[in-house]
Amino acid sequence: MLNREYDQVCSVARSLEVLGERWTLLVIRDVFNGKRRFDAIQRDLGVARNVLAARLSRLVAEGILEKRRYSERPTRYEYFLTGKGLDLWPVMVAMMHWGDRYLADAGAPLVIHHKECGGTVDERGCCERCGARLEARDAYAEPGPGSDATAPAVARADTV
Amino acid sequence: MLNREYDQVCSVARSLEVLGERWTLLVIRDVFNGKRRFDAIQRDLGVARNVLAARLSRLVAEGILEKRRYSERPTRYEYFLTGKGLDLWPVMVAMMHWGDRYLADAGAPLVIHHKECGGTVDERGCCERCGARLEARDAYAEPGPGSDATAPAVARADTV
DNA sequence: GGATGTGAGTTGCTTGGCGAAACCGAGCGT
DNA sequence: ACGCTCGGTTTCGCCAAGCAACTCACATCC
Repeated sequence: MLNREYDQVCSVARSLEVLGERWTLLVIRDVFNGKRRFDAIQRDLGVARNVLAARLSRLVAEGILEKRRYSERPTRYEYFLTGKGLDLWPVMVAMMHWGDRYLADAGAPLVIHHKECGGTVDERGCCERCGARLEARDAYAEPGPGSDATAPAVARADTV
Repeated sequence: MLNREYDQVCSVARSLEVLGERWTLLVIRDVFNGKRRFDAIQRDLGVARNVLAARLSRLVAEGILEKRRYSERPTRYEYFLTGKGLDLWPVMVAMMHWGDRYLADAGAPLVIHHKECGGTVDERGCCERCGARLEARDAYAEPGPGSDATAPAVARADTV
């Protein structure tokens, strides 16, 4: 039989069963950044449409994303993060900072700020100005020094 | 042409170019847990040997792992985390905690402790007893309530 | 009213990454 | 001399992912 799952008694392995497929974490990142619609995500990532459809429905089935209708006729949907999805924020922040540090020669493409005081957020998800321990809802992202000048600004609407 | 890279101006995407292939993060987790040799990792993960060889050499090329000879004749190697690799600790901790919370019905398979005070480590990599902000070197792992009873204990030697 | 556009997918063909298992070579134990 | 271990490489076949085209339901432009 083929060994498709990791099949390990380990929370990293179990997380990767859900999050580890190609594109999955980037889809979640896009939703964190306010991209909620199929076409917006597809254009942003350049992922094949069938693969995006598969990832989205898997994430909905896993309770990480939630589909909400925003238009009755024609029927159109948006994807939102659930509580389970929002709790991936520390994972995203940690990966982002690692990439900023080791792979972003031109500086961080995106900088995360604390909504309340405007301070930047460190790799542990804490505010560097006021020291508060933040959650996804307490923060917003802005283009940083390493951002692509031609890139559209990050959608700023709340992730929830 | 095939779209093999994510090709995005984003630190999460760039990190995933390096870390996002199947097995890569689990190889790193194993090295964090003191498994440093080809056969030990291969047995633990059940990954195909050719794939493991490819992942290890990629990680060495990226400067995340470092190959050290531990036997002259026959020539044998061990893999260690570099500073760049050790800095992935917050990522591993965050993923582990998310998996513990949402995917570990029987409790956490592994619990991370602060070496100095023995307190447990939270999802931000901070000590829950003394509040210290920890690095990979300050912590060790132990089997938790959800561990497989038959599992061998985690190798305790330092990761560096 | 015909052409064009958009949102949200599905279908079908193709390709290359991954899995399985065999093989290899240097040295070690007996 | 024979097998065993460690650290891989080789070979081969399958399936997940890529690409492009198609669908369906509406909306808008001319």
